[in-house]
Amino acid sequence: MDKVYNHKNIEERIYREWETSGYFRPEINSKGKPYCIILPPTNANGALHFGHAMYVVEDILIRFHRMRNFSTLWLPGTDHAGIETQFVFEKKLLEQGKSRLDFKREELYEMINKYVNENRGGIESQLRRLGFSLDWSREKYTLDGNIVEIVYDTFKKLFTDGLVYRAKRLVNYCTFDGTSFSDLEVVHEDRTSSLYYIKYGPLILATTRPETKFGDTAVAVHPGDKRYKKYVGQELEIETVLGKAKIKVIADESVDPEFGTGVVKITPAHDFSDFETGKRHNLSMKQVIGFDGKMNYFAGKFEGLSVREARHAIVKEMQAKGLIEKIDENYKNRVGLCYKCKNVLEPLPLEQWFINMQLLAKPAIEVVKSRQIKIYPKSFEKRYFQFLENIRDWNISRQIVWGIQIPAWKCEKCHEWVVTNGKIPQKCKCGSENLIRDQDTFDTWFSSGQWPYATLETTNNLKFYPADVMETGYDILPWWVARMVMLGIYIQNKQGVKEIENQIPFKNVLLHGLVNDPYGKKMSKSKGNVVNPLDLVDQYGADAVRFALIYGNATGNDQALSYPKLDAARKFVNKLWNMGRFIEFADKIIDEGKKPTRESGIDEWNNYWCKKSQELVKKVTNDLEKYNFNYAAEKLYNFTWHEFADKYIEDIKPRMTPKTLEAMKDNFKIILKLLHPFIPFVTEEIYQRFKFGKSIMVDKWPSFVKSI
RNA sequence: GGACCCGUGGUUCAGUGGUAGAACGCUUCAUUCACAUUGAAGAGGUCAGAGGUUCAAAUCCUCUCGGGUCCACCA
Repeated sequence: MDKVYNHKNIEERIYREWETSGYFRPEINSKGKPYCIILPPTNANGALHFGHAMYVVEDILIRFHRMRNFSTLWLPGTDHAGIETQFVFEKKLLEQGKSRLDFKREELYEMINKYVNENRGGIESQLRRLGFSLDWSREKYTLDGNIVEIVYDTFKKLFTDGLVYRAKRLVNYCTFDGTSFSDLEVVHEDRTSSLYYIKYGPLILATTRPETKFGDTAVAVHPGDKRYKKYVGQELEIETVLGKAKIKVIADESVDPEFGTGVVKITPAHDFSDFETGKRHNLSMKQVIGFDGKMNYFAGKFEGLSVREARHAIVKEMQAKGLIEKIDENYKNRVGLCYKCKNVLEPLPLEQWFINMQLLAKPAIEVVKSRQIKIYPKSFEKRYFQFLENIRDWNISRQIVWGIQIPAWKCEKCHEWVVTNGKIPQKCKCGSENLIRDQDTFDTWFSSGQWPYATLETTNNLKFYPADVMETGYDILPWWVARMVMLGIYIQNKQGVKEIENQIPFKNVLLHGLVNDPYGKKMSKSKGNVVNPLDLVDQYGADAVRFALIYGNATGNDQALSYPKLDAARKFVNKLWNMGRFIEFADKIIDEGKKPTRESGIDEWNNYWCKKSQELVKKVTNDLEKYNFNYAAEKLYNFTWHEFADKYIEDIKPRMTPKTLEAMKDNFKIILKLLHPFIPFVTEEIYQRFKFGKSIMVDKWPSFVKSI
C-alpha cells in the first residue's frame, strides 16, 4: 500500500467496477423489501453544482439500505427545463444576431433539441465522479415518449374532471421573453417609484402607472368614504391628454381611504387587484399595452411607445395641461420581475390553461397532517401548509416551444376545445375538422410534478411506488414537492388505487440546505463566487468532499463551503488508509513470530474493543434510520480516529497475537462498513485489498447482536 | 402583512432539559513508530440580551436586538 492515499488512481476504477457488476440495480437484492429514492431530475443542459453534491445524502441512504438487504433503487433522470433552456439558447441566438422570431416553431424546437442533446450526458458523468450509486440502466428524461404520454394523459384527465380550464385572466407576462409565468416564478423587488397625483375631473387620484389610464374603466372609492359619497354612481366627464372622456365612479371595499387621496383608478386589463374589482362590478376590460410591451391604438398618439417611454411622454404632457397635482418621487413599492431576465413583468390579459388547485391541495395537506408523509426537518411542514392553504390556481401554459406541447385543439367552428392524450383528433364534437392546436407548452413543473409515478411506471417498477424518500433542496418545496404530492395522489386515484398510503408519491421528504461560498454568501454567476464541486473532487477526492458536506451540518441548514473542513476530511480518509497499512504491517509481525510483551488481561482487553465496535454499530445504525447524518459522521470520525487509531492500535502493539489481530481485523471491517455509505471509495479499496469480500458495497451491514 | 431559520471559543459549525463540544487556527512538547495528511498536553466560551417555566435551560415559553430566507402583495 502507498504511504499516502491517492484518490486519483482509485476512484474511477472502482466506480467502473461497481457499475459493470450491476451493483446499482435493485436486482442485486431482488428478494429484499423495496427501497426507493428518485433523484430530483437534473437539468439536461446544466452543469453540476452544490445542489447536486448534496444528493450525497441520498447515496448514503441508498448504500445503507442496499447493505441491509433491501432491494434498492436509486433512479436518475433529466429534465428538459423548458424556460431555463430556451432562455440560454436564445441568448446564444442573440450572440449570432438572431432571435427566436426568425424561426418556425418546429425549426426552433429542433435546434434546441439538438443543442440539448449535444450537452446531455455531461452531468451524468459528473454524478458518477461523486460516487453516486444510481441505477443508470433506468435513467429517464422528461421528453421520453412514454413519459410525455403520461403527462398528456394526466392533463386529459384533469380536463375531463373539470380541474383544468381555459380562461382569459391576467398573467405575469414577460414582454422580453415572450411568455407568461406562474405566480411562484415572479421575483419581487423593492423599488423607489414616483406616485403621480392625477386630476380626474373634480377628483384627484394617486397612481404609479399613469400610462395605463387609457385602460381605465372606472374610478373607485371606499363605500364609507363621506368625502366622495356624492360621486358614487355618477359618470364624470374628465379632461385627458387625448381630449374629453367619461368615466364611472364606483364604490368598492377594497379601496383604502387612507392611501393617496382615497380615490383609485380601475384598470382591469393591467392590474391584478383591478381585475378582481372589475369582475365584481362587471367592468369591461380595455387592454392598452400589447404583448410586445408597447402601447396599442387605444393610446392614441402614444401608440408604439414602450411602457416606460409612454409614461414619460404622458406625464410631460399632463403637466403641460395642468392635469398633475403633484408627484411623490420617493414612493416605495414592490414590482414583479421576470426571474430569468429581471425585467418588469407586465400583468396582461391572456387566455391560458389553469389548474384548479383547491381540490388537489386538500388531500395533499391531509397526508402531511396525518403524518403519512413526513417532512424533515419538521419546521418545513409549516411552509408546506402555508403554501397549500393559500394556493391559487396554477397557470400551466408557457408561450415557449421548448417543452411538451399542450395536447389541446381549438375548433374553429364552435370554438370548443378538444383535449386528447396526445393523438391528433380527427374532428370536433360539432363535426368540424377545422382544428388548430394550441401552440403553448406545459410549465416544466407540470411534467416534473408527475416524476415519481411517471419514472416508475415507464420502467416497470411500480412496486417501488410510493418511493421511500424524496430528498431535495428546501428551496423547491412549493415548486416541486407540493406539486408532486398533489399530482401523485390525483394520478394514483385515477388509476384506481384506493388507499391513500399507496397514492402518495413518497413517504418521507428530506430537505437539505444550500451550500454558500466560504463567506456565507449565496453562490451566483453574477457574483463570480461559484465553486464547481468537481474541482474539489479533483483536489480532495470524492470521499473527502462527501464527508465534508455531511460532517458538522444539521439536516436542512445552510452551510458555508469550508476549505479547512475539506482538509480535515481528506486527512481523515488518509488516516483510515494508514490504519489499513498498519494492519497489513501487523500481519508481517505475526509472520515473523514475535512474542507479545504484555499477556495478562489480554482477553478482557480484546472483548472490550469488540464491545466498543458493537456499540458504535448500534448508534450509527440508529442515527442513519433517523436521518441524523451529521451525528453518525461525527461518531464515526471520533471513534475511528481517537478510539481505534489512537488507543486500540497503540494498545495492540504490545499485545500482538494471531487472536488479537484477527479480532482487530473484524472490528476494522465493521468500521469500514459503517463508513462506506459516507466515503465509499476508500472503504471499498481497503476492503478489497484485505480480501474481506468481493465488494463492500453489496456486503452485509454489520449486525449489532453478534456475540463475540 | 404572514411565517420560518440562524445568533455557542479567533473562524466554521455540532449540541437529543442533566458536568459547555468538534474541526481548523493558536501555544508547548514529542517524533527511527501505519500515518508529519502524525502523536501528547494546553490556552481560549456570561451559549446575542432580558424575563419566565423547572430540582435542573445553550436546549422549553415570552419579549427585545442583530443576520438570513420563504410566502402573499395594494393603487
